[in-house]
Amino acid sequence: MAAPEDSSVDAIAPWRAMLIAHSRAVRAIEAHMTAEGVIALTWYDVLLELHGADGPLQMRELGNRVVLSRTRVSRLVQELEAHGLVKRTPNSGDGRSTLASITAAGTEELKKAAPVYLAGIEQHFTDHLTPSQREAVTTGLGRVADAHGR
Amino acid sequence: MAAPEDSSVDAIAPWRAMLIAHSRAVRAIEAHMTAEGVIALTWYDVLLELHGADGPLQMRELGNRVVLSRTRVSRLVQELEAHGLVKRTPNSGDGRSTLASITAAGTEELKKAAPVYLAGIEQHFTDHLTPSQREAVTTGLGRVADAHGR
DNA sequence: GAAGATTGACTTTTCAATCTTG
DNA sequence: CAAGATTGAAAAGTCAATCTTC
Repeated sequence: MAAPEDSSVDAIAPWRAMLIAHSRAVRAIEAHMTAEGVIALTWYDVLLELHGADGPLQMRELGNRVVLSRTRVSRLVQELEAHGLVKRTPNSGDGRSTLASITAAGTEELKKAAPVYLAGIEQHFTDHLTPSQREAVTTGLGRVADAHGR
Repeated sequence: MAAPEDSSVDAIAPWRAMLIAHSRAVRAIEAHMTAEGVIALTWYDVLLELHGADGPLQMRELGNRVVLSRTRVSRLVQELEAHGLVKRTPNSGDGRSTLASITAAGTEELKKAAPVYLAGIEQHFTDHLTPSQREAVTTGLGRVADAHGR
């Protein structure tokens, strides 16, 4: 427990807060989504990126946008394709890469899940923050994220 | 789906920022610790709680303090015990429960890891936040964590 | 030979059943 | 039968090859 009241506590406090808040909020939101019978969080994230992109996305690029490793994306997209929510097509410009795009069924599922996901985020996360805290979290943690480039 | 620039974006922005910052910072800190040859993050967290507690801790209580499930704690403590860093003893007061406490070797490892961990947090996380952002993250995300009781 | 992607073997984590004591 | 803890089976995720194309 880091010797009480020394300066390092100040560096640890925001970190611990994030660790715990993240873990609990993610759990709560996932449970919420499962209970409402919509797709899981990981699926949602992938579909959201594919939907937001203006066209098919290379696997590598998709991996960069979502918080997942390249291998994981590969597996996830396979799974999503098996469920008909995503389509994979060879890249005519570069034979090495694969392009992924969302299908109509995928968009359907995404639309069904979106309000549940949004409500979950608000209820389990954002609602507990004051407007100035939202701002600070967004810009501060945004800076942390950017610092790790990618 | 969250058409750009509507009010729901404000709810999502801090959430996305946390998701990405968390993922990248955890990865960076773990890599840092591995590179320096000290124990892993999960081990560290468990040892830290046991060290901070004023006496042996019930598995259930330990699970509550660390961000891990009860099953996970069970496995982790077994592993730590096998490495001699933690000791498990039956609870004389309640035959159902097990008590865990840190050993001298565990304290040793904890002390070796602490400066590396602290440096990692500062370098990969806290240093990117302004003082007021640290404060906002700590209290804001602290409120999120508390809201999910446990 | 390097980049993009996938696969197989492995580790980590969870879920549901189980065992034991209250 | 409820609470605490553990275990076995399964799922999720990662790492090191591998394959193909540039």
